[in-house]
Parts: sequence; C-alpha cells; structure tokens
Amino acid sequence: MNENTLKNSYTREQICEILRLDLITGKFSHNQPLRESALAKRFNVSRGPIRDVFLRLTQEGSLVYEPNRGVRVHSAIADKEREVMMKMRLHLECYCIDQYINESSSQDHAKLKLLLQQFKNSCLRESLPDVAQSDLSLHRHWVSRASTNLEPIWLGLAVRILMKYSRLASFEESIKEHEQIVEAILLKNVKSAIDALSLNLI
Amino acid sequence: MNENTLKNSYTREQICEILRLDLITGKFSHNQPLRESALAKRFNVSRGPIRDVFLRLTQEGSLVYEPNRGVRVHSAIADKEREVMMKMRLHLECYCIDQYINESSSQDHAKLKLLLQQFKNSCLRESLPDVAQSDLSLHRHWVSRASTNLEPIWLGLAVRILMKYSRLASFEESIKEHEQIVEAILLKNVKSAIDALSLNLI
DNA sequence: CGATTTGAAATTGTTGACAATTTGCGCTGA
DNA sequence: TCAGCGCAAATTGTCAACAATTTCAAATCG
Repeated sequence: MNENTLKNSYTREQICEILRLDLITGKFSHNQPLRESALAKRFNVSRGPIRDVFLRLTQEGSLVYEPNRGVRVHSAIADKEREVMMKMRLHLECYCIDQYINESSSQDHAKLKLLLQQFKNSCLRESLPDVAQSDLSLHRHWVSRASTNLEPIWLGLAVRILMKYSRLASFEESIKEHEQIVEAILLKNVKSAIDALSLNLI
Repeated sequence: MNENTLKNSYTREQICEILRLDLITGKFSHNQPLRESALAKRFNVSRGPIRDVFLRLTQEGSLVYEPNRGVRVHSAIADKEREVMMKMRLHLECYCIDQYINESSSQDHAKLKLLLQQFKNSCLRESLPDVAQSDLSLHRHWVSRASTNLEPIWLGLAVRILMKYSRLASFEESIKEHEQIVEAILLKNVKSAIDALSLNLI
C-alpha cells in the first residue's frame, strides 16, 4: 500500500472506507483494540478525524466502543443473528431492485455493467479484499439509487454479514449469481431479478 | 428544562439521548440546520463532543450530514420506505421476542412490568415526548436483551420510523397493544406475543 | 436595474496541548 | 511465593486556537 506518499493526507471518507475494508477482509484479528494515535500516524492526520471514523465504524458494527477504553474489532456474530440480518437485507434489497428497475437510466445501466465487470475481475484475480470491495460496490449501486434513506441501514447489515464469513463460497458461483441478477435488471424483469438475488443472499 | 444547572456538563451519551428525543418528537423542524457552537453552549461542552453526537445521530438517521456544511434535521421518509423499514423491524423484533422469552430471568420480567407501567403513565399524561421515550425504552428492553448486535440496527429503524409519524394513533389503543405483548411474554407464549407485536408494528 | 464580484462574518475542519482514566509493572510485606 | 499497593506509562476525553470553507450582503460594473 502506498499510503505514505509524503504529505498526502486522507479525507475522513477515504480513511473510513479503507478501514472498513480492512475490517471486513479480516486484516485485523477479532477483539483486537485499535489505537487512535497509531492510525493517526498511518494516515497523516491528527486524532480528531480518526475518532470520527471510529465512531462511524462503531455505529456500522465493525467496531465496538467502550468508554475510556477505545474501540476494538467486533467479534463474529452468531449464526442465528446472521440469518435474521440476511432476511432483513434480502427484503431491503428486493425493494431496491424493484425501484431501481423502474427508475434507472441508461447511464445507470452502463455503471451497472462496469461494476459487474470489476466484480468479475476481482473474482478471477482471487483477491479477497477486491472481491469484498466490488461486491459491496455492486450491491450498493442499486441500493443507493433506490433510496438514500435505506442505504446506511443496508451498509450496517452488509458489513456485519460480511465480517461473519469473509470467505465467500466460490468465486465462479459468485460470478454466475451476480451475472444473473444484473442480466435480469437490464431486461427490467423484476421477478427473475429478485429470484436471482434471493439465491445470492442466503 | 434544567439543563443549565451551573457547571453540570453532560456526557456524550446523555446529550445524544436528549437530542434524539428532541428530534423524534419534532422539536426541530425538518431540514433545519443544527449548529455545533449553539449546542456546545447549551450543554456546556466544547464542540468536540457535539460533533461526536452529530455523527452518531447522522448514522442513526435523524440527521443528515453534508461536508463543510454541517448537519440538518432529516426530512420525513416516503411511505413505501417506511413500509420496508416496518417489515424489517417486525422481523427483527419477532426474533428478539422469541429469544427473550426463552432466556429472560424474573429480574427481566420485573423490569418489563416497570417499563410497561411507565409507558401507560406517559400515555395517560398524553405527553408525546414521554410516550415516544417510554415506547422506545420498552421495545429496546427485549431487543437489547436478545442481541447487542441487532440493537443498533433496530435503533436506526425505530428512530426513522418514529420521525415519520411522531403522532401515534391513539393512546388507549397503544396501551392495549403493549399490554397484550407484555402479557404474552410473561406467559412465555411466543406465538401470541408475535401476533400482538405484528398488530403493534404496522 | 440586474448580474457579478468581493470581502467580511459565520461555520465547519483540524490540530496540538492538557486533563482524566486505564493499564501494566515493579515493589513491598506477610 | 504472591496478593496488594502505588506509581509511571499509555491511552482516551476535552478543549481552545487556528485553518479552510461556505454564506450572504454590499459594492461594482455592464
């Protein structure tokens, strides 16, 4: 990583995304404490912005905060909780897919195809961080287009779910699943899009 | 309000809860900007803790943040989005009720009865802030006992939903609904508890 | 008069310093 | 030996000052 390219300091948004990805892909171990000063140094900023990021990732669920003791990496959730979250996420995304199909422009479709291609590339490269990243980006695309109100709720669910199994089933299978979802969306076929999504989110 | 009792400054947690309640009960108007310095003065702290609270309430959904422009009160969500959130919340709380019934102690039951009584009192007093507060506290009780992982997700949903209709249907009806839920829980009757909850969360 | 520019006031963003709290280690003494 | 005490280091919490950005109204120009 070339994070220390001299004076180039990061925005809070960038730091947040980098850390979130590190957390999702298991770059830190469970329950490991994260120190404000260490990350402030890493990103060339003071502790203030780092605290902001910690607070945000805590709310999203990848970190746990204890007063006067800082934050630590969240431990994995229970299987039953994961099931509940999955069902909530599925319900949310089904609504978003429906909205997206009815409202998306050709520009959106171009973006959609691009995101799918990036996802496929990540899978073929077999790079877990990239796969997690592009998987999130792809799903996020239709969610954010459908509803900015639902997006943060979706993100919280997706992050917690991903932290449970950072290893995805199989890259080939995952590619096929996402191709089917995107194809159905482009054909504006709500039912088969939702069917394909239901198979993906189990 | 006796917030300015001389030097008594508030913890971030307290400030967060006070502001959240103000927002839920419509004490501010929609899209109204909230100023860091004004609230810092109100709570006798510097802008740092206020920023923390803003960030948190933004993530929960009652505030909207725009870079370099601060936060403003969130506008009401669309009916369709509210429906989706309601369904997600119902699914989440059903799971929690089930867990709660199987795991709760007699101490929990005492607490439950107390919270129900407080809710009834608030309804009889017809004080909207108190009703909103005690409604949240009651539901939060079984959610937090069932799963600390699901609690923040639940809170985000509950806050957004409450902001949509801060006026509840009817106080008498609301009392009866909650009495039925609590009664079923105390009898450890999962099915009728979930039925009663389903009627409450529509 | 209306559109644009300018600049001061208001507001948010960032930082380093200091206060409060927690943590960990070495010391003491039975 | 080891449980308890106490102090120093590490860490988080808070603050006020300053930098960067936005806002808004007055001044300027066509």
